[in-house]
This record gives sequence, C-alpha cells and structure tokens, in this order.
Amino acid sequence: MSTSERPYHHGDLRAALLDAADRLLDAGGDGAVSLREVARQAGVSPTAAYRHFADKEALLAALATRHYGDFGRALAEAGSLNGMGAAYLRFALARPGRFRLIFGPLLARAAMHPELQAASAAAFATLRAAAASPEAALRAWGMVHGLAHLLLDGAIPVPDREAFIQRVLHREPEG
Amino acid sequence: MSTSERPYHHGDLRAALLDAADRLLDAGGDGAVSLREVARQAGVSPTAAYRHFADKEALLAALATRHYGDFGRALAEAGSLNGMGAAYLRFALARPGRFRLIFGPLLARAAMHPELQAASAAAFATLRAAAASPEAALRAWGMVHGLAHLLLDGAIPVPDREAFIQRVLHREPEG
DNA sequence: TGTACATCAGTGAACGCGCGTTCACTGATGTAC
DNA sequence: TGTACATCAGTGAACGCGCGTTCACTGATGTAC
Repeated sequence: MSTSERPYHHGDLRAALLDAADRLLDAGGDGAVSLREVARQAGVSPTAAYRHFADKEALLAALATRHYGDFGRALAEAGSLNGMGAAYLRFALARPGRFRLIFGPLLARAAMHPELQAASAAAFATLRAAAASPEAALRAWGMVHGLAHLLLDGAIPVPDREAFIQRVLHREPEG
Repeated sequence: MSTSERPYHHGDLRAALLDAADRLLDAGGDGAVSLREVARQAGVSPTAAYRHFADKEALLAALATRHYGDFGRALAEAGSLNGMGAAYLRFALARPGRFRLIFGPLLARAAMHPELQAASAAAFATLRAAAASPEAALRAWGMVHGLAHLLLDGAIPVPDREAFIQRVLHREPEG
C-alpha cells in the first residue's frame, strides 16, 4: 500500500490521531473517544496508535494539553475579568467535549503528564492574574465554571446563550 | 392496588437494589454503577433488577430522585444564601458520586422521569428563592457549583476543605 | 553503483473483560372453590 | 378442608457489543559499504 493512499502524510499519524480524537470529542463527547474508534477515523488499524502513544491516557493527555493551550490563549486575549468570564463560557459552550476533557478525571492525573501539568497550570495562572485577590479569582472562576456545567448539563434551560452570558456577567460578582 | 397490599418482598429488593447502587456510587463514582454489579451487591441474579426497573436508566433515575430529595432538604434547612452555599459544597464534597449523578447526563433526560423532574425542580426552586434576584441566584448557584466541580476534579488543591468553604463564602458574591 | 542489511511504522488476529438486555424457565406463594 | 390453579419474583444461559491491550508479523524505507 502506498503512502499516498492514506489521509495523512508519512510520519503524521500522531497528528492525524489527535485530529480524529478531536472530531470524536466534538461530535460525541468524552464517551465517544475510544482508541479503536480513533484509529478507525484515522483510517488505520486498531493498534497503530501504540506506535505514538503509550496508551489511551497518553493520547488523551496530549489532546488535553493541546486544548489547555487554546483555552489559555482565549482567556489571555480577553483582558478584563468580565471578558475572561465570557471567553470561558463561550469556550465551554462551543466545545463541550473539549471542556469536559480538560476538566475531567485526567486533570487529577496531570502529575503523570508533565506537559499537561504545565499547560493547565499556565491557563489557571492566567485566570488568577486577572482578579484583584485570590478569593476574588476563586469566586469568579467558580462562577463561570459552574454556569458552564449547569448550562451544559441542562440544569438551566436558556434559549439564547450569548444573551445569558451578557446578562449574568453584567455585574461584577465581587461588587 | 395500594402499596400495603403488595407482597412484602417486592419493595424489599427494590430498596436493596437502590441501596447497593448507592454504595457503589459512593465507593467508585458513576462509572462503578452497573446493573450487573448492583445485582451482585444485592445478592441477586444479574437480571432480577428488571422486575423493579424498566432498565438501567430507570434505576438511576430513582436513585437521583432520592438524592435530589436529600439535597433539596439540606439546602432548605440552611436558611441564608451563604449557609445554602456551604451546604451545597458540603454535599458535593461529602458525596461526590451522588453529586455527579444528580447533575449528570440523567438531568438532561429528566423529562422522561417525572419524579426526577419534580425532585430536581424543587431543589432548584429552593436555591432560587434564597437570592435577591434571578441573576443573583444564578451567580451564587454557578459559584458553588463550579467550586464543587473544581475541588472534586482536582483543579484547586486545597488542604482543608471546610476552611476553604468559610474563606471563599466569607463575602457575598453580589456585594 | 548496486546490494545487503537494519530499522520500525503499521497490521491483523487474538486475549480477556464487563456490559445491558432477552428469554424461557422454576418454584414459592396466595386464592378460589 | 384439601386441592387445583394462577401469579409473578427471581434464575441462569445466552445474545451481541465494544473496549484496551499483547503479540508475532510484514513490508517499505533509509543506510553502510
């Protein structure tokens, strides 16, 4: 079989697998990402991923690292604490699978994945730096994080999410 | 047919299954609750649950209904908005499995389970009633909900959780 | 220059696992006469 | 009163499913001489 028949270039399978995992994550959430399905989507045999990742967790850690980068960048670009809150909510609502991945069970195991550890720490530092005090940061962070979950889980039925974001972030939580 | 006319053993296994599911939920989280393991814990064959619940989701819905009751009661007893926030956090931290169940994927499907729908609506109404405005309620709810998740997921490393609760709830979020 | 060889990315079969659910059944219990 | 019968909670085998991971392998590619 020639290399050109593959949907990825020689040596690019690692990236192709991560892309496939992303597509599954966006389409079906955490639960839809299995190594076998990722391989299937990448047009490769079920075991090919083991050439590039030690195991499933390693692939997910690489994926989460990538998304912490995007997430942190989106926050950093926002500037104000309010803008950051809006960016936080928009990220979560636009990409629930990615949001759930980066705050999922993997986070508690970040110590096993130094790059993930670093990427998450950087994003969290950006959040902290935007608030007047550690407590204010925690309250603001908690608020947007909780609202994101409540919206995603259907606890708060909201017709227009962008309007909701504007309304709920209109006043600074710490007054 | 009134409840008291039912054979005594009918209600027994139903309750025993829910208790077993609770134990699994507390010990291993959502993922540890399978119909087969629940049956095993209750000392019954893998299929016995189908006499009492239509399917796995129905069992989980019954469990969630039970826990929304406890949760709502804990909130109602708290009185003030701050006290409610502390009760919310304490519930989540003491029983992560139950917390994750009642706010899990099942919540979005509550329309399929009228009792669950009612139980969750009642708990949420208690929350809303304690705040000065709908927006204040959402902000306070979001904050404690988000902090609960962040703590449970290991995003915020905290040595003394009770002290954390006191510190972060010391000031009203809406000032 | 051609050739022998080493490397190593990806294959395909196989492993053992646990799951939700179905089905025909058994056997204890309550009931009608 | 004893007996025949109906009910129905719980059984146990079986179904098809998808998973993560292992293993020996193949075959294309790069490299040394």
